[in-house]
Amino acid sequence: MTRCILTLALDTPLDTEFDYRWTAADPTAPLPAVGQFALAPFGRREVMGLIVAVKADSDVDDDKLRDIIAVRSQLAPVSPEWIALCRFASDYYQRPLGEVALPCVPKNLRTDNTTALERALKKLAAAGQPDAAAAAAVLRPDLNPEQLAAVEAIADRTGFHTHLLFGVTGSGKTEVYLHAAERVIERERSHGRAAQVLILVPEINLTPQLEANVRARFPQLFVATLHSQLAEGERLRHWVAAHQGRAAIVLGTRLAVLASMPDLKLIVVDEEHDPSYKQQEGLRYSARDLAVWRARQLGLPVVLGSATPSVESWQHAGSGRYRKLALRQRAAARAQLPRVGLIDMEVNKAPDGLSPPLVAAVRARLERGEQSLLFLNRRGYAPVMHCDACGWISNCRRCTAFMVLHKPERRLRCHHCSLEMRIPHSCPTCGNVDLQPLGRGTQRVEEHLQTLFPEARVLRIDADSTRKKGSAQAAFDAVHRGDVDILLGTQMVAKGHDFQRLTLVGAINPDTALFSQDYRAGERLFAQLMQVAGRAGRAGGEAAAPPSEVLIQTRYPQHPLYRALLAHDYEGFAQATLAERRAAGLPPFVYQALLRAEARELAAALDFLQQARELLPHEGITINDPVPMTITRVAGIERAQLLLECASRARLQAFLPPWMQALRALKSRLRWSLEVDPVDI
DNA sequence: AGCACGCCGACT
DNA sequence: GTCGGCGTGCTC
Repeated sequence: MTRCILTLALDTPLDTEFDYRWTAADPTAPLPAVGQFALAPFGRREVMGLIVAVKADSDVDDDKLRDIIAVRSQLAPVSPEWIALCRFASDYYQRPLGEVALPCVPKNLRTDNTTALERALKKLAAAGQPDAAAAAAVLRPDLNPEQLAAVEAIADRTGFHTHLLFGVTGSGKTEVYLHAAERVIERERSHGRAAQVLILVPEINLTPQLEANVRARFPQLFVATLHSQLAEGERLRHWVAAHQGRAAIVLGTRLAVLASMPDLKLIVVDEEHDPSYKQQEGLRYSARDLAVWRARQLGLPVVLGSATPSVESWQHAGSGRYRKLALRQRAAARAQLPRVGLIDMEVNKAPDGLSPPLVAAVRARLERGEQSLLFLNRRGYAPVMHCDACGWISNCRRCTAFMVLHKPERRLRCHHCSLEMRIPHSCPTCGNVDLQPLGRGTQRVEEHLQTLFPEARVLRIDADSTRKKGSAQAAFDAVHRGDVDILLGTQMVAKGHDFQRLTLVGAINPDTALFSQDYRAGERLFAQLMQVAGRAGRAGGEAAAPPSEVLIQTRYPQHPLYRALLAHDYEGFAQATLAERRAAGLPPFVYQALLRAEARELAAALDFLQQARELLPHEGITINDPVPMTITRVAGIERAQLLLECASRARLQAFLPPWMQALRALKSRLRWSLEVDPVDI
């Protein structure tokens, strides 16, 4: 047969698949196969689609059918399992299949121009088959008994198991991943089979050390990296290497969970609690949850590693659904836990945000030639400007938010809609020329530190100071070289980097997260403080050196979160958090979905949600009142949401498809979207 | 989502 | 007279 119909899944929000006519250029050409990619005309554009069916004829009228432009026959089809994974994500998150399957495929594959693809293919073929045996020649650190037990539990058994690898910073989780990967690869090899390992990390540019470790450990293997910042050519080459099974290791961010890997044998999710595993726009998937699903589908082990696991994972470990592998010993002898201290801000008045004990601790580091890291999760100079005379505050005119003062740039900036203006020289309502900055951001603390320690080299790292590409890396390099005495930053400084000369970590104002509307804020704060504390604690070098110090400024020194932190007691914190969640009927004891609506008028959004609420019977599912979002207006658009809760995931999942269909049938002109397992409510 | 077509206001 | 505002409608 030289002609047939191909059904394509396309990257559009339309919930349909599209049929096309295919005719062979020459009669000996093989028929296209399900799992191959094909270029097709779509409206006025040409788009790449995934072939999900090959059939003799179509239900669509013949005059509507158009011709396929080209099939990417250079590439083997993706596996049926890969399509099934995408289909699962499509069903679970209520988005069309094409929106799942296509975005993770490199753009160069998605145009009519095949030169980039052919170049990639040639380059890979020239590299030849990598030599797995050579990996064994590389020296590696010995494992302690706990690590060894973990490696054996992960690698020496077949079938699907989810392992929660629980170990504080410095307990050697990375060694466990690498040894497990090595064992799995060698075991498969000894049976004459190929093996691939997928390692997911939260943000690849913030964890260069793990990438360096992996490459150093497997110098003879193709280590493919997949993340959004990769240049197009590299991205294509690495995607193809994974797809062909040439890349034995694929290291990537959340999008890599959808890499095509025909010989996948082990999945690792590092820092599994990290919020960046959750995609926050478009298809709002959780890469961690998909990793577990993929492992189960393929009957593989999956390792979720963290010093502060998500309470969802902790709950599963407690119930026996996940196997808990604890690393309680510090793997490196010099790695001591830092001493955590609280600074009571009721007693220690600090008009400039830095209390006398914290200032003294920084000064002591300066005198000893050691480094300090100060953590403040608020960028800018001050979160708001205020007029003492009339009470005016710097509200954004497009958002329900303040304009933040950015002093070096001499501007007010809204962090939600990026509206900017020059700092007004006088109050817009009463003309008072003495406008006051209220509160403190990193820029203001930086200024204050420079006054306090004029001789010290202070470096600020936040989204503003690292706008330029590569500037974040340059900043971290400066800290590693010892060119910085005091490092000041937002959560950007919390991840990945271990600074050898760093012996003090100070949290300037963590209390704001304690009473947040978001019930996960506490969990995030705990993880963040543990993580930022982990940046120190490895310094000193000699075992005799005094432990590093973590100082937390708080007005609530008795708060259970801080008490748990003092005792390095994640388990106690997780237990208490789970008890609260159970009592309050929150995840993981209930499953949620969130319908959001946006409109010019808030009433329109609320009306739509109210309609949605009454659309279908929903026995066993609680649909709450529609409510405006915390930041109701962003860029002039009013936003509201409707929360669905259900004790049964299956029941909620069964309700969503007919509900979505009914919602679409409303043909409402406003924008709306559904999020399954929402993270911030 | 794109990207058209389509019908009413201020400008080279 | 046209450029362009975004309402509505379609994409095999």
